[in-house]
Amino acid sequence: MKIGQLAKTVDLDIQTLRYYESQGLINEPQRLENGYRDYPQNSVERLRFIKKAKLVGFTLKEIKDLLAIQVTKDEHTCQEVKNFTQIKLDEINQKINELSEIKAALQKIHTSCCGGEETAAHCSILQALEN
Amino acid sequence: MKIGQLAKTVDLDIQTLRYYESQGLINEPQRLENGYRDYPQNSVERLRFIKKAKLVGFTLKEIKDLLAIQVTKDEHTCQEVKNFTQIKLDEINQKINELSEIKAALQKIHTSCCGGEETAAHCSILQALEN
DNA sequence: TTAAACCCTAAAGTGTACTAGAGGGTCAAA
DNA sequence: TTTGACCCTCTAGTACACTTTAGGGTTTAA
Ligand SMILES: [Zn+2]
Ligand SMILES: [Zn+2]
Ligand SMILES: [Zn+2]
Ligand SMILES: [Zn+2]
Repeated sequence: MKIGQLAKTVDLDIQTLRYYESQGLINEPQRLENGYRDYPQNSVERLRFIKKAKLVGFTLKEIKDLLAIQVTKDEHTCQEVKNFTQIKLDEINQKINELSEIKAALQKIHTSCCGGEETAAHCSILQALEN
Repeated sequence: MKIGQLAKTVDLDIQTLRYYESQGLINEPQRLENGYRDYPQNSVERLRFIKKAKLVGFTLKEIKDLLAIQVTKDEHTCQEVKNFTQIKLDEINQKINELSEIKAALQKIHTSCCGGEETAAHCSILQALEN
């Protein structure tokens, strides 16, 4: 399968596929006589794995590690795999908490501003940021 | 006040201060005879404003705009100011929602994994990512 | 006097995940 | 035969907010 076909199948850019190859996320495919990449069928599954993992918040580097486990499942344990998702969950929770704090702080000063059309000389938002 | 003193006072890197200057977030300070930057006292407040605004989720560009309003308060309205924070609040809410969705998806596959020490050949996390 | 601590500029590097551009070769159909 | 669609490599650009490096000059205390 040539790169254009693969790109269409998995709905990714041709450049993205070459980029993933350069980052070691997919193996270098064999080449046709003219130098074109010739992907095996399982490239489709591998790329779908990558897309799913991205969707649930993994970075490309993390996905690379995850793929290393996936292709040698027998040499790894559920524990190892679950560690990945646990760490990711912790990170996501932390980000949500940080954003929630920011939101609360912003909400507070937002609510106290009158929003009127007079000059902002007395604006409570600016005052809050000044202190 | 020289840059090192200011950096210590507001707890920012010297380079960061010069970077903020290059981005127009703080005015170019006067120079001493030897060429060293000599900051006025109000730089401290200005930088604290910037730090607070960053904490509340504004980008440097947005802070620049906000500062433009702040120094010419009389020419702007509360409405304008409140618009800024409203937009920011919307963005933060959207980010939280996105993260919550990712969290839910990840949580789901995470919970279904046994986490045991046997081989990951049957791991439901990997299976979820494969399909 | 000399060493540490401080200051300067300008340019390049960092991380993330691509995206775009230059410049060129290959293939199928009209 | 020529047009258009496809493929190749290599390099650079994108956004953001710094951080680092190189190569200097200045001040202060021992
Ligand atoms: Zn008002
Ligand atoms: Zn107001
Ligand atoms: Zn298991
Ligand atoms: Zn498992």
